[in-house]
Amino acid sequence: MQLSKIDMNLFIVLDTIYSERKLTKAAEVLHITQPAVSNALARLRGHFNDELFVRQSGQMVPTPLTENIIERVREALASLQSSLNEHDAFDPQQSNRTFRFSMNDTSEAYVLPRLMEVIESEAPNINIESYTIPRADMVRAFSAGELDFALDVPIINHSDLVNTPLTTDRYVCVARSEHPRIASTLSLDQYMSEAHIHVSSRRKGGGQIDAYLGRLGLQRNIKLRIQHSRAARPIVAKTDMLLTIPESLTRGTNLQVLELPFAIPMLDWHLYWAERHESDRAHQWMRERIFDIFRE
DNA sequence: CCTCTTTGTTGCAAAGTTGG
DNA sequence: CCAACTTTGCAACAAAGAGG
Repeated sequence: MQLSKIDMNLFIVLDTIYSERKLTKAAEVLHITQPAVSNALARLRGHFNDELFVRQSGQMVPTPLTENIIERVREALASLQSSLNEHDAFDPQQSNRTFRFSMNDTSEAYVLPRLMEVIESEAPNINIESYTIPRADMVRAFSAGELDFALDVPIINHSDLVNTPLTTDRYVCVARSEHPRIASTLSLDQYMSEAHIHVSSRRKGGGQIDAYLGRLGLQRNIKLRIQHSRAARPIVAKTDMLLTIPESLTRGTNLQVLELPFAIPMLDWHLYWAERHESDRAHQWMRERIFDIFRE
């Protein structure tokens, strides 16, 4: 049986008869005449090839088949109803939605403490899931509905995705304060002769820095490749290795923060979401909360 | 592309049927 | 016998097809 072959209103009638147990009462609730309900029931009986309700001591009692399907029918109706409400309102106090984010460790560390604080007070039943989705898989994940938001640099271009800038950061280099060869300034020669830590969630491939140096015909010595920038800082503190990271990540450390000896474009962080969620009130609410965090 | 016809669906009122 | 459900016939309507 194809869904297109059945009048969806019949499911509403089924649900109402189930609730009221009387066709006359169901008709009143539905604002149609009793024969219309009877007719609808007849059509439902045809579709399901089952009596669905049998008369028993003045009541229309559901058959086992009706009992088997009623819960799914009601869930489906509720789901359809909520899709209609999508444009109407979103009550953060009531919502029990789950929002899924793709973030790296840096954005998690920056966004989640502030976001969860807001959620705890304004939207107690909302859940958050965060995991890193590779860029190559991002568009697919959005269109499959596996993802609500992603935080990334403006590198993904697709007509199904919307993105907006959140913040701008600049790269700096950090070294330990007792570094034997570096103090307060950094020359290109020094930068190129020291060993580096490269942070990337990928297994291989350079970052923005390496791409830029490559254009100058240079290649730095990457001695350590790790996934998380927060893990890199203690390593810098104990070794002579250099680490090139966004300036915002250097706060609260007692490392030397050095200007890079070359000009490199600013690091822009963007928030991505699927075009079809543009007018979703829940999404709009969440976007505003994230924008708030970056306005601070 | 427009108009007319055909066909099928829906809901109504009224009449018929059924169970207690 | 009454209340409640079912059936019947009708009118309105929409969609699809036919014809100019």
